[in-house]
Amino acid sequence: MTDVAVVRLPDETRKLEDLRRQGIPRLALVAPHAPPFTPVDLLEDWVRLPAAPVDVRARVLALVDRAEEDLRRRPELADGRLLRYGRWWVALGPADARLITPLVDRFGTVVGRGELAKAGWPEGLPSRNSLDVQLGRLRRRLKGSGLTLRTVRSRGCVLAQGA
Amino acid sequence: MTDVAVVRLPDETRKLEDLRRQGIPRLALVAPHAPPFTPVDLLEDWVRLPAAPVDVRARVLALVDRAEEDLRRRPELADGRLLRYGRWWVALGPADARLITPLVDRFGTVVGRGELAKAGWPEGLPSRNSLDVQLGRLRRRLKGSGLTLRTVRSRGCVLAQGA
DNA sequence: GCACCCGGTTCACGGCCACGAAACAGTGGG
DNA sequence: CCCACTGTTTCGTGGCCGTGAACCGGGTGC
Repeated sequence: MTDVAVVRLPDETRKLEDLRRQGIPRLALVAPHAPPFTPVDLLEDWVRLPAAPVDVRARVLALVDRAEEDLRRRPELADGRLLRYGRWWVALGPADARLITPLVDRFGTVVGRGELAKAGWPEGLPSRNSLDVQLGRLRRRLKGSGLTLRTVRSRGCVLAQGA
Repeated sequence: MTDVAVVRLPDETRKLEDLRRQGIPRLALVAPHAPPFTPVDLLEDWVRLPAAPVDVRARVLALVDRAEEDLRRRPELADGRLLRYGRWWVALGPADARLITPLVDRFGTVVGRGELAKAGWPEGLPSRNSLDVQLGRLRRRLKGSGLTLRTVRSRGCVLAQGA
């Protein structure tokens, strides 16, 4: 699970800088008379003390959401067979794995059918629409992952974030 | 200059919804015993009342920064077919893609009908109103993108940011 | 004031073709 | 032996785009 660090300002300024460097999401609890805070990125928020625990909690949860969203920036293919995306993953068969490699490499951009065919069947396509069929199976496997394999008509496919 | 709207919750819930729909940056001032708030997007923040004016001001300024960052965003045509705008995107058909090219190149300024026709159909317009029809379809595709295709009567069209 | 036109918008229809889904069969590994 | 994986075929469908026609508001001439 994603963690959010909580620091007190201005006492723990040094600790805050460390957290920023490490890209860890952080919530600053700002002392009553200290100057207001200016977040430097989207993984940072602040609240003025004294603050109700429920408010602190709400901000922490919001940060967790943003951080998890951030994790879903790119999918990753591990061991050539395990497709990960955030917390979600599937094991792929050999064909699916070969097929998805260029799609992961060029996440969010169009990969032509020719290139897909080459990646999936280096020896040449066995049949006219085996590529389409395999793409369909791949699509089915991505169900519920938060990834979509969309087709760009007469161009190819894009692997992208989305339902 | 960018404006940030300030709403009081839970009293002005309706107003908040309007602002969300319009994409206007907004700060919620949450009443002392109301439940904490959950921002729905990055143009939204909140503070618990009572809050020092200086704290409210700091949050407003932070929102202004984010909004201006947002305004600097331009649409982009990737792979000749993928229209991106921020994290939103669509795949366009060949005609739409050709048609939108000059509009993206000259984002925010008027592009004449002649030029649009040339871009969309280099060989000449197939029919009297095919340009208009295609523009209509393009408009439909931009729904929900944060982009608008406005017509400037007897001048041409502008692709601009806006609902 | 009225008719008319012009520029623009929207609709419905139809053809084309790239893709997509289902169903079935063969194959190889555990 | 069973199951996951993959090849093959067939058929359906949905996107894309051209076309004609209706519609609409604003401007212009009479």
